[in-house]
Amino acid sequence: MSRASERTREALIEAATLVFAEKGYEGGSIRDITRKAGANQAAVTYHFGGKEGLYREVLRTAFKALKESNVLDPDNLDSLQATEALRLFVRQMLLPLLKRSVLARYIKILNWEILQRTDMFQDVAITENASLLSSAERLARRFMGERASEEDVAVATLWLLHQGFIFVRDYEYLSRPPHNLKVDEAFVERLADFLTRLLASGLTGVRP
Amino acid sequence: MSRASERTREALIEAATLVFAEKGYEGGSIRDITRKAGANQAAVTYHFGGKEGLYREVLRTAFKALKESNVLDPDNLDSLQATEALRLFVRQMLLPLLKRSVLARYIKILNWEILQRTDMFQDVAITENASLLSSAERLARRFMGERASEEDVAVATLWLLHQGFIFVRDYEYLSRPPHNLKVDEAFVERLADFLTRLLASGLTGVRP
DNA sequence: TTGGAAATCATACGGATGTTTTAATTGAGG
DNA sequence: CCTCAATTAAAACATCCGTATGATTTCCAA
Repeated sequence: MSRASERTREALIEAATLVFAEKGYEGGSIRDITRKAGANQAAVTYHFGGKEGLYREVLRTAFKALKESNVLDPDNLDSLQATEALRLFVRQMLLPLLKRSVLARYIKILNWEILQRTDMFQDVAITENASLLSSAERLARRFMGERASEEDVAVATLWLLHQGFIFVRDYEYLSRPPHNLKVDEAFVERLADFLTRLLASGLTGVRP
Repeated sequence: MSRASERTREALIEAATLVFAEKGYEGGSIRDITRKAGANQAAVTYHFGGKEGLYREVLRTAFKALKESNVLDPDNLDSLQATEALRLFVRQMLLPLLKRSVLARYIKILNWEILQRTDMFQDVAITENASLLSSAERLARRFMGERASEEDVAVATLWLLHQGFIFVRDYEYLSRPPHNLKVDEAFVERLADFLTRLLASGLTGVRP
């Protein structure tokens, strides 16, 4: 594989990350991606076997990056005080609100997967051992205590996973009338705080 | 308008309700709908002026039915004790988990609108005076008290709206390994209970 | 019974999508 | 320098979509 070939390969992945983050898997088109990457349509089939293969590669990259970012690493979260870990988790999920981070795009893709799960996601999530889920589950367990039933933990985990995504998806709704919220760093900080207290109180409060 | 004509019109609306509930507005195709309704493709344009018109009619029907069922009626919720109102709200939003009810399909469509808001939804929501949002906002306010800031209320309202939808969307995820939850009436009842306590505790707990 | 509007029908249209084909170009090893 | 496989390129292909068209049938009032 030559240098130039490697370059188009990476350009495709980068462009695809952008497009898939913005429009989701189904909504993102090959034509759009290849135009952004300055590559030919056929290059996708050639390098990745098709749209699915390209997306799979994007997912792989995303999981790897999130894992290496350490923020969502379950062991890392375990070492923190429960509420602090929860706050970190929440803040990470709110990152796309501030568009700067590279990770934001990956989390946006994960959010799309919450909307409409693809087959590829299941595969990659298993092979790459997505720590997101296990982080959420461990967090839920810590707040709910040992005596919580498996059903309750499953429900709470699923619940926890969605809490950040809500605001990422609807941040435009918040920033328009009638709410007119200014979505800046200060807001995200306040929101993370708000959510952390809300979630912590919600998770611990459910015990009879 | 003849009797037979009325029948195809209603068959189209019914089929469209089914399809849109399952695949959303964009994902639901005219060909699929007309096949299910036993009607011709052109019938959609003839009776409703196009896909948008058909969807608008489905939304109108949905809002009317939900209103009559008291789920979206804020005044009705106001007349109940706060936690009871919250429980009712939550239970109705979980309806799609039990496939029996007709309302279940309508709520599924509302859930799609949470994911990807259509222009039609805005229009119909206003003209039909559908107050899902205002129901949620009033609920949030009751739990958070008078001293909560507008920002907090806006955030909490948006948050509340999503709580039921999470589980409807990931129904399949819960019922498959590793969780294997049996999603029956008893489960929905437990889930509604769980969520109600969780939300109530979360919403009240945020006050400093 | 019949004329004309209402309703249905099969089918075509224009545009989008992902994929395939076939030819040209590139670039490294002999 | 030449060769040949790897890579890129442009265009065609097959399939979906929502809509439009024009012919045909159905229906009801005159």
